[in-house]
Amino acid sequence: MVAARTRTSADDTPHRPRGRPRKSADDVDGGARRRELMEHAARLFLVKGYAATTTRDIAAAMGMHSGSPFYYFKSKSALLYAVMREGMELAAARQQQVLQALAPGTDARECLRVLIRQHFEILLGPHSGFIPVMLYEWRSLTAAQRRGVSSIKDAYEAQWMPALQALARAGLLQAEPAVARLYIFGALNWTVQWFSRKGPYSLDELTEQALRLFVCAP
Amino acid sequence: MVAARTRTSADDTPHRPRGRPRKSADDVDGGARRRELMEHAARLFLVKGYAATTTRDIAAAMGMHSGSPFYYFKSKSALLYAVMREGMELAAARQQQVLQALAPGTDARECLRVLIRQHFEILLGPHSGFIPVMLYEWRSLTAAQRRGVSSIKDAYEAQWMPALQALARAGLLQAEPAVARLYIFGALNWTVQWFSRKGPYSLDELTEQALRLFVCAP
DNA sequence: CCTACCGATCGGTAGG
DNA sequence: CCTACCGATCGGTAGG
Repeated sequence: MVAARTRTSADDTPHRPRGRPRKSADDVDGGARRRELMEHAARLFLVKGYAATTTRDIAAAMGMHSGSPFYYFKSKSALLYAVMREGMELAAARQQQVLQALAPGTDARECLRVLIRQHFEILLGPHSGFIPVMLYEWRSLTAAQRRGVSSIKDAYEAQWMPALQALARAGLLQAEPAVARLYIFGALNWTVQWFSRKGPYSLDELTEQALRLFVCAP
Repeated sequence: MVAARTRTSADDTPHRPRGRPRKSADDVDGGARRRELMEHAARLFLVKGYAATTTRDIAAAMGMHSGSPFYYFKSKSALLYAVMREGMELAAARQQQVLQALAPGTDARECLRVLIRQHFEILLGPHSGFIPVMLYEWRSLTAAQRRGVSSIKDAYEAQWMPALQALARAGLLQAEPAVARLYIFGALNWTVQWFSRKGPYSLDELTEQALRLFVCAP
């Protein structure tokens, strides 16, 4: 049994707001409840894996009953997709912002530093969670869902290439930029497996170490 | 229905060998059937994930009936553990071999090359499969199982440190060896996500590119 | 969102 | 290894 939730209205009107009925649950409450559901789901997907997480686990984490998540998402699969899709959209938007905030003519090494630091924020920062799920649950998506996330993901990754190519031309990056990009993303993405906020390194320090590993001293 | 398996003996003796009964199924057939089961399971675990793979999927891949895998492994979880454990034992043994085969006084860069090349063989080579499962299904193990695999895994990873420390002393590795090791394993392990034997790079070429990315030109 | 429920599936087992 | 089976669980839904 689940503890009864406090009624927000003291009278005996029904729970649903009056007026014309909503077409979907997307924007009830500005979508805040929906997002809360995604955050709990993402945390569980990361710890236990998507397939091993039940919709009942998610409902319980929300203090809901077992059928209620389906009021917000039409299926468990749609919930996973929403987590990845919105996670990737946010990551791409943030990356766009930091790149545009760079002074014109910023050198490639500094540009890569900013990209790495921002990537760590997305992966390991206080409001992270969606992208790590994407990295480790890719196989749980249907083919159509993968296409939907790939388009954003490809654009995100492509934005790293100019900096890598410039470093290669300057002789500061010894590997081919295309392969270097794959290795670098691997190294950074893997931090999800071992990074701890209680560990010896801050995200700034990790950024510095990564830069030293991949790019020759100028 | 499942196609009947060809009888290996032409007479009408029972399938089970005569003589004293076995305590376990481990060494019937020299364990060949058991290993076959592990290989099919590993392939399915990698494609679909452990939790999404049913013991019926595995049985079907073997041409067995649904209850039969439990003749060889007492549970689905024990099967996963066997895959990871034996995979890690094999990897550690192979790594030990190639290190011992090195001529005394081999320089650190060459030593790292050999370690990377061997790691690729384990991850991506023709007889691979067990270690990739370990990398992506760690969370599906119980705490006790994790300890059992960790002991071998830690020894495997520790063998990379002397080469990294020597490179750092020589000024060819700019990052701290402990962090460099984590990044390098991340970069290499991530290849499981994108490497294809039909792609443009051979394992030798990938080894060379990795070395150039991590280690400064001598 | 809750209530009450269903059909399907899953890991595992007893006995041979 | 197969046969025949069970208890538990799971994603999802109709109706309010």
